[in-house]
Amino acid sequence: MLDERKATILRAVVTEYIETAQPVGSGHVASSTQVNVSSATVRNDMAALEAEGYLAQPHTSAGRIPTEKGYRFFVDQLGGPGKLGASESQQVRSFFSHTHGEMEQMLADTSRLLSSLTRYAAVVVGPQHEVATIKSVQLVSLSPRIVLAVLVLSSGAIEKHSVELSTDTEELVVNAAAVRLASVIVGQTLAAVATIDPEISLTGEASDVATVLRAAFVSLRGDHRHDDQVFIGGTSDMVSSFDAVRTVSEILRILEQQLVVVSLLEDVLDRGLSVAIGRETGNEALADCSIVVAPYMVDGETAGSIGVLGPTRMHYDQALSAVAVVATRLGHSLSEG
Amino acid sequence: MLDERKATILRAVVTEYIETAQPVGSGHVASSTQVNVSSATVRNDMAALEAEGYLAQPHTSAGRIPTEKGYRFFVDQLGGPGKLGASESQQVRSFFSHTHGEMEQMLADTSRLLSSLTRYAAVVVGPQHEVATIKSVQLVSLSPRIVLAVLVLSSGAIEKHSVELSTDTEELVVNAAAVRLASVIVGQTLAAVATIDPEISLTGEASDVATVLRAAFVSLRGDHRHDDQVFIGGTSDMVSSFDAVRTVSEILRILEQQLVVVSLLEDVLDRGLSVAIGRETGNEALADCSIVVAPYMVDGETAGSIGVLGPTRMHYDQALSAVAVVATRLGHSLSEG
DNA sequence: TGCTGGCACTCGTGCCCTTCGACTGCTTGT
DNA sequence: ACAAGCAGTCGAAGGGCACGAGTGCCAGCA
Repeated sequence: MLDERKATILRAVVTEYIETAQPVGSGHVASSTQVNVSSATVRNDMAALEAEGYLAQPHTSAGRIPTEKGYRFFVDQLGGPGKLGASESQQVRSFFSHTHGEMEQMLADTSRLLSSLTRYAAVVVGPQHEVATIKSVQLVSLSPRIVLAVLVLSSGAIEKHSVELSTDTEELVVNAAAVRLASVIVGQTLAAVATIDPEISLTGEASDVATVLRAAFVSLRGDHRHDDQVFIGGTSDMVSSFDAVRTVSEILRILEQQLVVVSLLEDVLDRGLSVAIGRETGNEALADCSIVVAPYMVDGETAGSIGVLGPTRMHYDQALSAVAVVATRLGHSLSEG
Repeated sequence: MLDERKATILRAVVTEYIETAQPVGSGHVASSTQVNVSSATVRNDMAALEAEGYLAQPHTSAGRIPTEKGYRFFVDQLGGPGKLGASESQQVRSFFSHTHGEMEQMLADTSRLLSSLTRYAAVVVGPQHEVATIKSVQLVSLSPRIVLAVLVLSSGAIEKHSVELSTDTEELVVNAAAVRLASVIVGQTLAAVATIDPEISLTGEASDVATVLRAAFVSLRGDHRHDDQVFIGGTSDMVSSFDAVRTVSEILRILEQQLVVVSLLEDVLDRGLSVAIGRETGNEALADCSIVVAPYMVDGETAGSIGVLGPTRMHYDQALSAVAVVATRLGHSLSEG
């Protein structure tokens, strides 16, 4: 659908604009690429590209800048991620060789790695708790009326719920409740636990133990909708790509609402490595932003996703490579552990 | 040291500048305050104030803006926090009446409350783990060679350490180790645990149990220097107070380094409610920022601190009131639980 | 002595104008 | 189908000018 030469010209405009943030004129394109045609010819093609919606001009006498459609074409024809630069891939290797143990810490560090690789904001979403099974449950008395329920999930994540009791309760009673609770919910998923009717597990228990169990079930059923772990890093780097404080403020507002961020990433999760450009993100406030996302696999299953958020004029090739490499390395690293 | 009238004039300049972000001229001051003197007199005093370092002028024919010393005087003579506006104090009341259980969640929400009250960035630092005693410890096998050590502290906080074993280990062995570990460290503080010599607690244990214990001790001794919980909210609000993206980027960089933020807050922790203006923060990148901090008390002891970070031209009275009120309310709320 | 009114002076800001140059679109020639 | 040239557009940059907000200083008045 697009002339070979037009494609080359469009490519040139996009790369140049990404580099300089300045509208690109026909002269530049003619002189600086492998298109051996005069600027006049380039002009004609650029006019056509504009008519087809790939380019736009800010004002009559200025050069052209890519539209979202232009970026989209550029990204599509890029065809998958390239290779990482030497120093970057060195950085990734060294990161994953030094990395150790604690998953939470590791995900946080990964977001820092990714933002340092790309100079954009990096988002790392941890594994969903919903699918993980409960490995262990424990009730700890913090004060006579407050008990902390601590769940350990098979993913290594921890979930805590504080349970408030209406009467002072002895530790012995709490411990009895803990044993009973464990026998009912260990091995289940969190989602399954939410559907359990507490009453059936209360038969044969002393009334004070039953009271504790009832309260615990209520607490466990409570909100664990947005307890995905989200790690965001490198916002300060990304900010430098924009020139209006207004814009920056809006973007930060989005990033602060972690729910929004998570849903952004998860929308594209089943598509593998993918890019959302400008309004494709589905969020008006991100009109000047693009997102590069990839899921990562742990033990053969999609666990979570990572991504970078930058300006629409981002270095897509670098971002794609970085996200792709880090996603696979992260997955491996989490699998073997 | 400062004339009554000079003080009034200085006050007027500061409030006006905070409001408008524009240099303030003698005319404005003379006409808009309760200083019933002519602009000429004001001019003389302003010249004196400049000579003494309270004011500065950007260029010869412009008005004056406050220096750090000027803000400092302004804040000092403010003498403690005022009362909160009606709608704000309503917001605080409703927040703390609806609040419930989970401390971590509550601290995060508090940072949102504080930023929404002040329109600046809010920082909430959770209680130090170092002083809390260990309420319970549990070892959970995630895989044959990976064990998760889960500590519950008296503060209600949870700490997890993953322990990697060099050989596959049965759950029975892990459980035995857990019992032994609990008998040694429950009731201690984390700091105390770090000083325990593992070997003395190994006597009489089977060698495989001893191996697990040794690994667990190493893991527990490991880094829990920066596991203070820090919650930062409202950066997007604060950003709007600045006009250079450059500045914004630097400030965000600081906020991303949570260690720096924590030390900023803790430096002033023993001083009670206090304010650091510009370079007083001790951080060059925060030259255009001020911080208002207060500790909060739980059960009669200083637990953590909260604060807001805004531009040097912040609304100090509102910020002081908000921080003061939220700190005490937060303390109460955490104490009764 | 302390405040005021007045005056000359400084300079940044906004405005208009021009120039400049980087573009474009179109038309014509090969 | 491409190249070359040309006229036209329009923003950015720069100079000149008037304006006005502000200042410092001085002389006069309570």
